[in-house]
Amino acid sequence: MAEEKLTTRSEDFSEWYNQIVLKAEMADYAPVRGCMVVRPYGWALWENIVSALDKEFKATGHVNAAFPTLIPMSFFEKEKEHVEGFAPELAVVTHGGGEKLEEPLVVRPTSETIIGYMYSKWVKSWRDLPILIVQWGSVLRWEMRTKLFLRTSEFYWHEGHTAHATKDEALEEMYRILDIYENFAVNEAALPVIKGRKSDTEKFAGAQITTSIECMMQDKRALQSGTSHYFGQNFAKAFDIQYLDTNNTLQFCETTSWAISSRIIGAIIMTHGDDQGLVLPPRLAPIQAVIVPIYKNDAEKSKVMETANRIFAELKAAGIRLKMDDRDNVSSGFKFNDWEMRGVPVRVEIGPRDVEKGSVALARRDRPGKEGKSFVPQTNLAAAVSGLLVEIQSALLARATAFRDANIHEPKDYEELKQVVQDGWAFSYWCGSKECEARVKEDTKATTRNIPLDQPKGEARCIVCGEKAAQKVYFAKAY
RNA sequence: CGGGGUGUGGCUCAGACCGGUAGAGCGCACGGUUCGGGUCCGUGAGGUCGAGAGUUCAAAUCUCUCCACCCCGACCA
Repeated sequence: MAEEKLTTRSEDFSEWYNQIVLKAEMADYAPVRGCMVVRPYGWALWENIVSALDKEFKATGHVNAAFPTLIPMSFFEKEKEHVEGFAPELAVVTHGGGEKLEEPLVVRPTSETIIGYMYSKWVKSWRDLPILIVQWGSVLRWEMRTKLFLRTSEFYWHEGHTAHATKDEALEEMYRILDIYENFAVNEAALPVIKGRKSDTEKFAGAQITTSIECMMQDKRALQSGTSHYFGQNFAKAFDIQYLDTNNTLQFCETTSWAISSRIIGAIIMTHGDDQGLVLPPRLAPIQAVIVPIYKNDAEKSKVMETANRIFAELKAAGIRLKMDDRDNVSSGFKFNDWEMRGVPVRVEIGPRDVEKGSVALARRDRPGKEGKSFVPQTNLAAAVSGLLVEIQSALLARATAFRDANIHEPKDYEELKQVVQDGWAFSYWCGSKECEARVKEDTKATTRNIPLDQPKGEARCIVCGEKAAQKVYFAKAY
């Protein structure tokens, strides 16, 4: 149950976040270092995320499958960059059944290797391609500093792994998925995101191209909210994924992989939450509306509950995800705060006065307090609530977009860049060199987030070194 | 792995300098009261004081060793 006041965002953003996660009962600390327990309310949100994405993947020809959690250590050693990238964070199983294993097994930090191994068995002919498989599950990475949802040792995700005959098809797949991610983020989670390509230093271990969607949190730090990678033939060569083309010539496949993790829940919290607690986008909220009946004696209770139950049935029939809060051991004021902490988009208050007047009070979560409360007639309430849910969904996106845009700067020189990334993002021309990128990181702790796919025409000078630059990049401090 | 900190009912902590009957608030259970923005009262359950060793008639408290967790830095979805 939610307790007293929340630490405010301005007091301590990080503490505010921790408290929301715990008080809204999204997750809790597990007895294992760096691990979390996703509680039912948090998992219900995750399930809504899963089903929205799953629907899109299936609509684009993907199928789900499951691969083992344990991967032979030797598999990791087959792709040089991959093993170098992941070696420091592997958990390794050395014993089984009381005996030392002949070969240690790695608890998967990601599944490119074992899936690559299987693909090499399955792919023989151009007719076997493409393979478009998605695995939903969890992975384990031995993280040094963890934070609920944002970075835990074990986390939940899907990982898509595809194999194609040609480079063009693989690239097309990578971008198709990035579009799905963008659509999901914007339309379901109300997260304004920027699609772009990662710099060489920021890309995935073993990838030729890594793309991402990046989102600005309310503390103005960036959060990578989804990634899609093109591997070229790197993994195909490491795992011998080959097919015979129509000319009977042996060819290596082109592969991709992509993921959105439970981290996206952290993005939703840090983008939409306020000082009252969580604010959930209606399309993903496990509970879209809560009914709070108000009464002070049994006579009032029976009258109010009769109306409340009738309204509950109407809203339920309209397909609204709904909760009746009929607890009578807590006051209604407590309930208001409690549901605000949990981020329920719409609250329907029904008291004796409403029963008399044939009205209800509707409170919208994106505008807490009196401002967001209105009295509306009971007739056609389902339509009113549905309409309000749509309105809240778009209001959240609009607010987050305005906030982001207000905090993206285009500094005129390097001095100004160093300033703006302390409390915002910089969008600047960059020559593409590792040296300039490293210098920015050294001087400011900000890194390149991504090079947006939509680039302005023309070229200019690199903000750091002044050499010719053909592309603009976002610099920001990131999670 | 470096630097800092903390371990006492479910949670937040007091008690420790100066050794002597384990405490408070919140939460929880029960009864009543209240309910249009975090009600109030009463009763009650609940603790090997992180672990081990030592000093002492006596240790939550003093000494030593160990362990765990948190915060700050280097890696990451």
